[in-house]
Amino acid sequence: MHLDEFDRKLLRLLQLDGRLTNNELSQKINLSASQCSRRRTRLEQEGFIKGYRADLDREKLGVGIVNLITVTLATHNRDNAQRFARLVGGLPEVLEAYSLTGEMDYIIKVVTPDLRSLSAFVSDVLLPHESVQHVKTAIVLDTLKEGGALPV
Amino acid sequence: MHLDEFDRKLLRLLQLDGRLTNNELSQKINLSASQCSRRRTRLEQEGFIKGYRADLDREKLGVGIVNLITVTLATHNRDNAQRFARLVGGLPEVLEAYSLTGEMDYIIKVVTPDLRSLSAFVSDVLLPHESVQHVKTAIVLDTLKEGGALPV
DNA sequence: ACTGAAACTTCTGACGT
DNA sequence: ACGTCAGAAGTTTCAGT
Repeated sequence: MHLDEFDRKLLRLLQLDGRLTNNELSQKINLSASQCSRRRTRLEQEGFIKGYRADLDREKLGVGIVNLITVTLATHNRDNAQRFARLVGGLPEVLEAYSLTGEMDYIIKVVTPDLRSLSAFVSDVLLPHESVQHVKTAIVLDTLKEGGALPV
Repeated sequence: MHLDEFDRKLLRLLQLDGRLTNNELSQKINLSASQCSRRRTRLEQEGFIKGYRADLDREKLGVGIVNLITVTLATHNRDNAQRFARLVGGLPEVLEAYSLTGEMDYIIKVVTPDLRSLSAFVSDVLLPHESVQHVKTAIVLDTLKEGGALPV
């Protein structure tokens, strides 16, 4: 349950490169490979490591347009919030979705191939949905930082 | 340079589990392991795969508070934008930072252990910085979706 | 708890199709 | 471009300290 300095180093290294081998890890933190293996397994089983993801290049994959869309729900009850949650859960262009304090708004991060398809997404998918009242879009001009590592 | 269906399947699978072995991949897409290895290497070298990251649990690591902070810069010239970019680049609690259309605002995603340290971050780090004019904070109440896979 | 070695699995380059 | 195969590398279990 508690993390010592070896565990934290493992987590730091694996955040930067999730495919490091136990051998490579063992050299970087001065611990045997077998211990790295055991600790890594423990960190995975106890849920500190939720998984491993390949980090892909948006532009190369043709979805270079990123948009942050603020969404106001039609009604602010639990049922409607669930409908909205199901909606964004099933939309592959939505990469992140958060509910916020304030006017009980939501903000979602959406990727599309171009501005035309972004516009189509907003007016054909988002706005017509029963749970949504209105949206405010903001296009990302520049990504200063992304995929920052959690401070461990 | 062009991706066929095998490449796309590899990318989809590796987004969901970045530690899949070539053997496991080969079974899932009906291709030999050596071909999976070759294609994976090519996808890495050509930049479709930027890297692999372990996905950690924020709450377990004691940084469960997530905040989206809208930042207005003091002046909207290039130098000031660079100062701000350097600032967020060096702050470990900032996981994402985007510049947006509209009033030339920025939005940053910040994680902290609790509300006290969030408040300290805003008033001791962000607001005093020369590049920043003012900020508007919004606490994340619920994460509906995060780390969504790019549509490939 | 850790190391080191042994048994097993995976990786990857050479070769043939 | 693909599969097969074999040597190299990595993983993980287990005995020993």
